[in-house]
This record gives sequence, C-alpha cells and structure tokens, in this order.
Amino acid sequence: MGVPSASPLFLREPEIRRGVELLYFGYSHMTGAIDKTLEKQGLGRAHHRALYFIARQPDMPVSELLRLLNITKQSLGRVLTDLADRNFVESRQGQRDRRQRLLRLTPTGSALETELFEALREKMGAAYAEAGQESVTGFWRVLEGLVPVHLRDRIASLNSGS
Amino acid sequence: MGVPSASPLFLREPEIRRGVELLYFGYSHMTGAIDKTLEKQGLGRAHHRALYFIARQPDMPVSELLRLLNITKQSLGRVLTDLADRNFVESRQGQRDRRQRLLRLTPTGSALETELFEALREKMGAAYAEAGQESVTGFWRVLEGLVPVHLRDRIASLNSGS
DNA sequence: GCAGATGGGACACCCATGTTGACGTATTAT
DNA sequence: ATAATACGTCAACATGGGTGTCCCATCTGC
Repeated sequence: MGVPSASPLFLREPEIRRGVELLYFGYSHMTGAIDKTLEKQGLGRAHHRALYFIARQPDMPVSELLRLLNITKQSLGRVLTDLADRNFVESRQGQRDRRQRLLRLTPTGSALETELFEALREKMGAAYAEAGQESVTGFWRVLEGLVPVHLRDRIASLNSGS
Repeated sequence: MGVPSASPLFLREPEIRRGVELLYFGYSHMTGAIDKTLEKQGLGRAHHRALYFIARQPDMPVSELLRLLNITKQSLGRVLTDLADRNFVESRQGQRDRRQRLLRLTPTGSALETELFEALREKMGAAYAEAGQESVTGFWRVLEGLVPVHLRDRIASLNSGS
C-alpha cells in the first residue's frame, strides 16, 4: 500500500472536462426547450421550477419548496404571488399544522405544466432513445453521485410520494 | 407495421421526470462547487464560463466564444472587460484576420481557472468514481443526445483542438 | 479601389431573479 | 406563558441576461 493507486483513466482531466461541458450544454439545451412557451405566458424559468415541483408533489408546503429550490423566501414569494395571481397555483391551509400553506396547481396551472413538460419530454426522450436504456441508467447514476445525499431522498420521494 | 410500437418503458413519464430532476439538481450542485472561490475573487458564474472556455481553447476569437456561450456581445463584453481589468485575460490581434481579438488567459488567469477546475474535478470525479466507468459512458451518451448537433462538433473540438 | 459585410467595442436602458435584513402574525410546541 | 416555527411582506441591492443604437477597423467581392 505504499504505492498510491493511480486514478482510473476516466478520472483524468479530459474526461472530467468532457462531463462538465456536456452537463453545461445539456442542461442549457433542456431548459431552452421551454422558453418559447414560458414567454407566451409572460413567465420565467423561476416560475416554471415552482410549477414543476408543485405538480410533482401536490399539497407541498412552502417550506418544502424552499428547501428543494434552495432560494430565499423573498425570491420564492414573488414567484408564488405571480402564479397565484395568474390562477396557476392555489394554496390551502394545512390541517395538521394550520400555519402551513399547502400548494397545488389549479386545472389551468396543471394544463400549463403539462404543456411545458411535453417540451421537456420531447428533448429528454429523444436523448434517451438515441442513447439507449443502458446509457440512461448510467446517466442517472452519475447524476445521483453529483447530488448531495440529503437531496437524493427528497428527489426519490418525488416519485414515490405523488 | 399497422400496430404502433409501444414506447419503450424508459420513455415513460416517470423516467423522463427522473432525468429532468437529476439534471437540474446535478447541474446546480456542480456549479455550486465553485461559488465560494468565485466570491473570494469578486467574480460571478458568467466570468467563470468565459474563463473556462478561454482556458480550453487559447486564442479563441470573441465571436467563437459568443457562439459557444450563446449570449449577446453586450453581456460578454461586460464580463471580458472585468476579466481583462483584473488581468485574468489578455487579447491580441489575429494575424490572419486583424479584426479579430484572440483571447487567452494570463498566468494569473490560468492559475485561477486551475483552482476553479479542481473544485469541479472533485465533484465530478467523485460522481464518476461512485458510478463507475460504464455509467460515465452512458452519462456522456445521453447528454450528447441533448446537445444540438451543431454544438456537438464544437464541443468535440475543444478536446482535440487544445 | 470602393461598397458592403464582418469583428469588435461601447453607450443607455430595461428585466428577471437572486440576495439581506427587518418586521408582523398566526400557530404550535415546550 | 413563552419560545420557536411557517408564512408573508417591505425596502434595498447585485448579477447577469436582454435590446437598440452607434462607431471604428478591417476584410472581401466586384
């Protein structure tokens, strides 16, 4: 054990840079897919993120959304006010804890989220199909490793919880 | 062929949403890794993106950087002015076309880029190591599929060209 | 050699989205 | 009763995008 083990080849600089760049451009392109639709509605990406996660987990309390998005109350407040004014999101009082406001989409909001998701599905689905199922598994695994542990549970529960 | 072939299972909504979410959180976390260092320098992420790609392709003309980053001349100009003022980036006249300004990092700029890259390498390397080489290949394949074709060549040439 | 296209820089101005800090109120927990 | 929590809201500010306009140097095609 006196000899330090060499980094595997895929941990060398070019391979890391390739990942960094593909992640940057891939992310940019995915998010770019919804810009036209958002603009038609006069909304921005911040609105979409809120819309998206509320769709994923109806009756999500504000505090949970704050933790997911990792932004301040003020920033989220602006966005939620907009979405409520435009009748995309409504909130009701929590029954277990009446201080909480549980967020959910209105039918209008749900329709918009669906439309936006279709654009994402088109991009992501094409990439999945082009790469194949095995690649998709690897894609998930690497990204999971990039996400801090405490968030992994939260993300997983988006699927099971809804 | 009269029967439409069903979508493969990995193209269904939950699998697409999983990719969308992991890509969002993974990207957030990767970029978050350099925020502290950038703040120490009084720079933002926009500065880092310019720094990064200039490091990747020394003597890159401004127009090429504009195409890569997909922002306006005005936005890039602000960033490049900052970087030049702080002696991180220098430019010289192109010899083939003297209208061009070829950008490269100064030694100081190069040292900063290296420091920032180390933070990225730590995150991305940990994710690679956790997922394994096969997963990394899949990760690349899916992301390549997300990137528009004309950009793929440009990204590929970052590796061969430097 | 000149006209038009191109590369680059700069101006003023606006918008979206993030930040901090402070404060208020309802509700829950100790 | 008091402290902590969940939420909302105010003012003020920073960053990093965008637009439109104008300018200069230089290259290219006719």
